[in-house]
Amino acid sequence: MTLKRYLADRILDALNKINIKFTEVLVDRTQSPEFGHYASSVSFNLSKILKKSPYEIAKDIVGNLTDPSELIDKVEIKNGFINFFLKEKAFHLVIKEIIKEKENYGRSNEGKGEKIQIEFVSANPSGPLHVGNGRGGALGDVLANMFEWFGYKVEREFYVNDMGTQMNLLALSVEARMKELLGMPFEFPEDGYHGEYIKDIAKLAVEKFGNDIWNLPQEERLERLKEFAKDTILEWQREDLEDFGIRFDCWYKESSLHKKGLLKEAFEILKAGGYTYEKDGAVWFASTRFGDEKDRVLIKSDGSSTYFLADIAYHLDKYRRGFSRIIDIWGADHHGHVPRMKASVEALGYDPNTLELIIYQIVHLFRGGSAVRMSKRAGEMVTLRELLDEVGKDAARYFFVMRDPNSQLDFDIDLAKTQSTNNPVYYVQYAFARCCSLFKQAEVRKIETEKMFNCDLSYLKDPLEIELIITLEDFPDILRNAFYNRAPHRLTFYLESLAKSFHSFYNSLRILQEEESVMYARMALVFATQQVIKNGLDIIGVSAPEKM
RNA sequence: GCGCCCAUAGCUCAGGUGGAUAGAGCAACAGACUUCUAAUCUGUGGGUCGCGGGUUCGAGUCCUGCUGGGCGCGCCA
Repeated sequence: MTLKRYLADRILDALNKINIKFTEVLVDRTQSPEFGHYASSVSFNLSKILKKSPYEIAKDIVGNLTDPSELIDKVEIKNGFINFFLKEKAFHLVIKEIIKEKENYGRSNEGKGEKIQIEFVSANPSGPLHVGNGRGGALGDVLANMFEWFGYKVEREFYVNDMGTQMNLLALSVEARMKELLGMPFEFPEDGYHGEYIKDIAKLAVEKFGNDIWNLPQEERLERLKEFAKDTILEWQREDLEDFGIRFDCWYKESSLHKKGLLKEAFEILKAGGYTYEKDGAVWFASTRFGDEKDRVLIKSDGSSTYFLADIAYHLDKYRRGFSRIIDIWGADHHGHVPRMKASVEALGYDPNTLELIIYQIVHLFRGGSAVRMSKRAGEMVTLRELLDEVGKDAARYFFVMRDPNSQLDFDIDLAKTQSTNNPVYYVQYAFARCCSLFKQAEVRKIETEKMFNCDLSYLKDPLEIELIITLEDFPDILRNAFYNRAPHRLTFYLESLAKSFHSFYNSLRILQEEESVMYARMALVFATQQVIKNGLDIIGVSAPEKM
């Protein structure tokens, strides 16, 4: 139980005593010490309902407060707010709690083992992953971690669009580059893939297939090249993601939907529901009936199915696999698909509220203060691989999640590479390393470290110590907030403020010192800090180095 | 034209369900290492929260109308 929860419960108790039914009691940290450690503004919320002044209500509440754990030092009413000043003992409980919970501090079982799926990245197998995929990847993986921290059973999935004209274009592009390599006359396909990587694949293909492939009919040759190119690219993507710290439980191929006949099945369900109709030789889904801006084609006039129908079938399959919640993470360029996707899920007979679409805005790379130009047409995308090679996994992940997904992200490559105070990743990691270093030093000095677990914490009374503890106490709340708002960036901001609080404490107070009672108490505080930083970095998927 | 996202310090951005005096980091300036990691810390300056209305005890936050920027608006995927 957090201190905030404890205080909120005290207020609820008091309200109960005076026969007021109200459940939304908030207790927050204060801006300034003059307002105490924590404060609540319930009296304002109740003021209108009870037709009494906030001050009177606050007085009633305070008059009926109980304090079974004896944590409250004094309560003041100021401008209608209820300000709590806690005893030092209350803060010591926080440290005890962290020491007890360790790597579980901040976790919760509220997901009750519910099975959910989160699908992200899902890049086309037509080229290497680019930095935009990196943002989606980091966001999805961190959200997945958070779901796990809240007691959900999470499956990470990557959807592979291994069909359609893009795959044919890929094959044609590779074939053209092979001819080029072999000195054969060639024509590069219009709208083909221009990236250098096509030449790499062509080279591999020449080595693998030899001359025999030119004896095959073109159709068959292209089919083989398509498979080869696709598998090669998928393997690249898998390796890139692995090095980015992401491992998918499932790589789900669009082609398998066709094999299982799921498109037909999904279509039949929509048809049976009366949501389809024919027009201009095509078959349409009446998605406007579910709020979409226009109806969408399911089956083209040439009889082939659209990508959208496959996507509907895919989501049908997701639900059939028994997930109680489905999350898709899409780039901003797909936001227009949200209403139709929701519409289709509803038409299939599922609750659209169980489908969550998370959209993240685009990424701009900056180097030397100016934007890095990227052109998809010329194949000049900066790849995730290049970024990883340059700044490393930790900085890449941290930078990708440090902004609100709704905001565009300026990724400063120079800053991400900097090993200094400027770089937030190093700032946080350095705080952790410092904690570790203290314990190593303690070992050298033959200090009996275990004593800190049962020491008298009442020696922690410096404002810097209290401030650090209050920040530690915030962790479970911040995490919950970041989780429910799908806003992992709040965690990075928290970690930076925690690191700041620790560095401050470290710089002005000596931890390993002659006065043993003080030393053990401070070591316990360092231990707790180290643990919380570790927990936070774990969720973001950034390493916590013991030495830097 | 329609839809979604964004607009807060010179720069990059935080500011759950409306709450007290709007906060960080960078950059600028001034300080702190005989000490457990100076990759650190302390201090100073810096704001019409894009603009106009509205809702109310209270608005950066909610509603509405603008302005500016990004992304979409296919029988492509």
